[in-house]
Amino acid sequence: MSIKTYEDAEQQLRDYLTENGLRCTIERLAILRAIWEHGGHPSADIIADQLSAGKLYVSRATVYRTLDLLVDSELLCSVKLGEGHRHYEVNISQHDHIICQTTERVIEIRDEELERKIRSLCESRGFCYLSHVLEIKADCEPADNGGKEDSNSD
Amino acid sequence: MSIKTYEDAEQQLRDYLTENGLRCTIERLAILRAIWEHGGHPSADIIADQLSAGKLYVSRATVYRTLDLLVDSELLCSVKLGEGHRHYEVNISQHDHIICQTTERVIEIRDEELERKIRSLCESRGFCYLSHVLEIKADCEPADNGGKEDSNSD
DNA sequence: GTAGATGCAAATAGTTTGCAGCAAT
DNA sequence: ATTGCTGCAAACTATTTGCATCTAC
Repeated sequence: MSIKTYEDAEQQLRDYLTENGLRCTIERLAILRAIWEHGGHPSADIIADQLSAGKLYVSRATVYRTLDLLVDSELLCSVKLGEGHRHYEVNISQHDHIICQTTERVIEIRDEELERKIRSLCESRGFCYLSHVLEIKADCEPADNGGKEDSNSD
Repeated sequence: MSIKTYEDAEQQLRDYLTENGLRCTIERLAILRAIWEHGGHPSADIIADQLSAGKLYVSRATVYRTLDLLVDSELLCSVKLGEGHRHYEVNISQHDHIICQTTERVIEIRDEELERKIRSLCESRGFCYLSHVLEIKADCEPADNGGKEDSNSD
């Protein structure tokens, strides 16, 4: 379940496909690879463009169908960054996002204590925790931080 | 800035309109009221239907334009619940959501400690905190909780 | 060979926009 | 009277779907 490399991801996809009687097509592998190589939080549109720009044309319909499949197989999760359209990211482990409202830069954060707090809030209200999405809207501190650091352009 | 009653909200809207040379129309008031009375997290569509079902027909175009205006005036904020379309809620104060994946019921939570934790995570990374959106996906515990409680149907 | 996958194009859903007429100030 | 606001219809963007063709197994 812990995916570290692209090969792990591809194997997990192959397993999922086999278990479900689905086929391993070049389009599916190419889409998985494109997202993996993007590294950020691409949208369906960006993935389609990236593929077409490269070697393999894949229709938008297939991109969308494959993204759903990759989410179902838990290789990806969909994140809601801006309004209007979905973004996807590799489902390595739960993490959250800080989104700079000025530069639109997205940085990822991970914090055990926060995670525990969220789970406990959920469970104290009688729910069984599944997952969460946390987006923090912020600004690069104008005073002492010009806008670089752990950059992760989308 | 602290809105408690519909009257407060209406006054804030009137002030905002005046300050910006905009007009106070029955459509704008009706939309504000509809959202206030809904109490949950309605979508543009639900608001339009609610208004038409009632006394006043308001076109979707106007509903969307007014929702933007109400967000600009900080009377509402938009929340992303499901995929595909926006929802809006009265901007009383920061709070988060637990969304049951089985029943789609949404409950609101508010927790000071969580709030502090999120701010501090943000600031420790050199960002100036603005706001956040936290959605917890969960399930009503099947064992001891059939699916009622602090219900808040959308 | 067969069931599942793809591309295409059309359909849908949500939202935005141009414009002519309407109404708040 | 003026300028902003509304409804309508068309445009747009993101996503989904039906169907004929293609391909992995």
